[in-house]
Amino acid sequence: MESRVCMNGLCANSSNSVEWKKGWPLRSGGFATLCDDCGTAYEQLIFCETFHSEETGWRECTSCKKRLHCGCIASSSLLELLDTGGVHCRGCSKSSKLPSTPLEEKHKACGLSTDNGIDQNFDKMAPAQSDDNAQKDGQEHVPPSQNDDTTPRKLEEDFAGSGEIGFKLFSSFNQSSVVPPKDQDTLRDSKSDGSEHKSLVQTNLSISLSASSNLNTLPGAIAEERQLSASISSFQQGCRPRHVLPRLPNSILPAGLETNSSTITQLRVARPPVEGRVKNQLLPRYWPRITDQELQQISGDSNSTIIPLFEKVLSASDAGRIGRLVLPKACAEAYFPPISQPEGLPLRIQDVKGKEWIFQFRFWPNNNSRMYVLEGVTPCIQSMQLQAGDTVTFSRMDPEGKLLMGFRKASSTLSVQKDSHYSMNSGAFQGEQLLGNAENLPMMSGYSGLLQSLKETRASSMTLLSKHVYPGNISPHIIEKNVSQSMGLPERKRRNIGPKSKRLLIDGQDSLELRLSWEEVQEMLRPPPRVEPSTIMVEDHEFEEFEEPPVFGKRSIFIVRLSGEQEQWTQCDSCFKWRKVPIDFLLPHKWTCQDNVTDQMRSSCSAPDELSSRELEILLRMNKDFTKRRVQTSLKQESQDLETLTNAAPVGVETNEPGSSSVGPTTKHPRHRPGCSCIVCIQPPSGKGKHKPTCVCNVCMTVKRRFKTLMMRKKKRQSEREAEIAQKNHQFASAAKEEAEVDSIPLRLESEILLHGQSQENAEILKGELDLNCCPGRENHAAPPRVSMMSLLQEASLPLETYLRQNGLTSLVSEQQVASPLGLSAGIQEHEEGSNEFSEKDQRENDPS
DNA sequence: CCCCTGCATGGATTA
DNA sequence: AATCCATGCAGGGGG
Repeated sequence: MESRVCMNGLCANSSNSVEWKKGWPLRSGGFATLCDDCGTAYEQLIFCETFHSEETGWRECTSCKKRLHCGCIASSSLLELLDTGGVHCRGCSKSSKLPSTPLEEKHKACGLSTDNGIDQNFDKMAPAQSDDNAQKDGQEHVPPSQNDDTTPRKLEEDFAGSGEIGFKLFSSFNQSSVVPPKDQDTLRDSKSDGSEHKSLVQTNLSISLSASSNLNTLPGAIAEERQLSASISSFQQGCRPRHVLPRLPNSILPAGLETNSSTITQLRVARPPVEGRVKNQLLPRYWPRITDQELQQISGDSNSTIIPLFEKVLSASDAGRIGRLVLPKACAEAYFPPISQPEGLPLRIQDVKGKEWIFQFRFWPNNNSRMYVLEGVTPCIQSMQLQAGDTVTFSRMDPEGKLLMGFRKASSTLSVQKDSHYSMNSGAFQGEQLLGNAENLPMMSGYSGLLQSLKETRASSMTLLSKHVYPGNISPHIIEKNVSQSMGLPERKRRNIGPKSKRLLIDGQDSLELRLSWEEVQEMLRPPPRVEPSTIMVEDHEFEEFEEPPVFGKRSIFIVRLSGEQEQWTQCDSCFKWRKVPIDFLLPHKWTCQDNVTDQMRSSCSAPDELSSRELEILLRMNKDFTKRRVQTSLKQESQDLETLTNAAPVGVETNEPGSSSVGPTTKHPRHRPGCSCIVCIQPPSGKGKHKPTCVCNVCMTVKRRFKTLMMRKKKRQSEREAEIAQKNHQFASAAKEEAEVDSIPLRLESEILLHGQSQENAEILKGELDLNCCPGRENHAAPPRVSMMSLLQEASLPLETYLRQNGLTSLVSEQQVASPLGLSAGIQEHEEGSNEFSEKDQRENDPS
């Protein structure tokens, strides 16, 4: 029994001398052990040699001939750790023995150090040895049990590809571009040397491919380990190619991007996990998408190796107050220390600002499986100002083994072409600054934040031993492209925004913009070119069916002049002048003046603008304003729907009237829809049906109180909204007056400026939306007016004058027109006024009091 | 009553 | 069909 100082750094009494109950000398010189003081299991460097044959990266059990692969997480398992230490091969029922190897012998001894070597070390602290060694020793040895934990931790095999991946990594990178000659020499030397060198190279392979071997290895490790680390680091440098991510075939690149690296800046690339063993198991959605440039920047001049591990888009519950971040199982098992008890263990992770956090890494039993979570993340999430929809990224810095946590704001993912601006006090922003905005994509990347924090750390005291180099060229597998540049939606984006995102309860403006961006994207979809649709009939409606996915069209602005003439305006991608195009013209995603075949006068970029700058300014401002209103309206509508339903349930109000959202969430589960038959939704709501109206039980009282509170809130909001509307009226009147003084074009929006919509149908639908949404009095209706969608559409498609006249608002039209010959602002205002009036009128009709 | 913890559920996704 | 995982919720503890 050896006495050493606890070095896990997680122990409050880390300076105490603790007994290494199950000290397991590792090949690296480190030990896996359990701190007697804090009970924390931890390991130091663990490297695998045993199961890496030089050629294939795996070995066969000499007894059962089954492949034993280190560190793989596969479905089948043949190896299990014994509580007593050692390893048991299910295939041959042999057990390994405890190595009693002195440190000098460690290079020859073989702990069952695996890629996932901490598996044993963290959990079991069990000395282990391969079957191979057991075989050599000619004995089976099952050490006496010292561990109460009787749950065998499984190691899996059947992942022969892992090792192969390692070699593929080696062979597929562009050596000349990333490996200095010296390193290549080193590599050659190491390869050409004797077996010891080979084994070390092999070891190094396992290091670089290792996902978790170095986790939380803290500075202050014992001297032996440091020495070994250093020596290994030198090998890491020699084997730098092994760190290099595979360069994917150019065919994956979108057309036009293959070679033009000078014009494209860095694209955010989903990187398959460096660690081969998880590559085939980690879902692409978790692949880290750190850019080469970010990595290089993070690495900087140091010798530090940054290994992107995985990333995850935060769900509502991840970003919520509970403070639990659900970890993808595969990622947790691959990259975080193995845990055998649900309580897990504390994990140190450094955030983008350089601050170290300690999260509880644990799991819950779930459906015969496990659900891994990081607990206590709320402060960290808050400090990074993350919300649902944002992405957290996990990396590891080797050889320190330090876990790094970065982030990427959702807005940087989707609103890539927007004029986004970001919080100046954001660490990510600062990081972005440091990156020199090389991506040309507005980006809020925690990797960028990492850059800064790492630089700071570096400046302090960190010793960085090796440098991570990625190929200079882009190696996209899944490319997150600028939406407007893409002719097809990247698979990953589809996946994230699609069904998965239904669960995202996204709050906040950024996330809302994200959602609306998606809606906008939907509106920009065009039929695939050169593909003839087949027509199918579904319930007497004709649908065009395309065999190819839709493509993106260019954004345009629709306007309607006072004369009733509709116009479509779009911007040249080359000269950025605005051109008028036929109303029914389907714009390709890239459009220039040369494509303006319908207007020969302006089919060249040299042709002057048709609109004056002032007119353009007004047009765009109104356009922007309308977008903003639409966002807000949509948000209000959603919250109103939800609230209406929430309120209606306890008091038994039927909310499913025509005109109200037919797909609104239920009162039970906001994410469930009416008609949902889940066990929760089919239960009667508390207080409804079960209790009498006079019941004063806790449930009923709570419901009543909540109802009362909500009604009070509604009243308050209503009055605030009225005040706001009055203020807006004033502002718009002023603006209209001002614009009337300047030269103007006789444009008028019939009801609104239409964004993205390509057809009159869209216009009508949007009108319908506005009618539905801009109804401030609506929520006060005990029974909202019965309005069908068809009638709304009909209403919306009426000329504004007719519409207003029907609602007794003729004077408004004339006033606004007089005030604003331009008619743009008036158009929007008119509609909103109309909506308000409409609502108020309805309110009067429906609520005489 | 609020908050935390641990588990259960079921939609989404993958095999 | 199996698995993952986002989220709901019951139960317990503390203020």
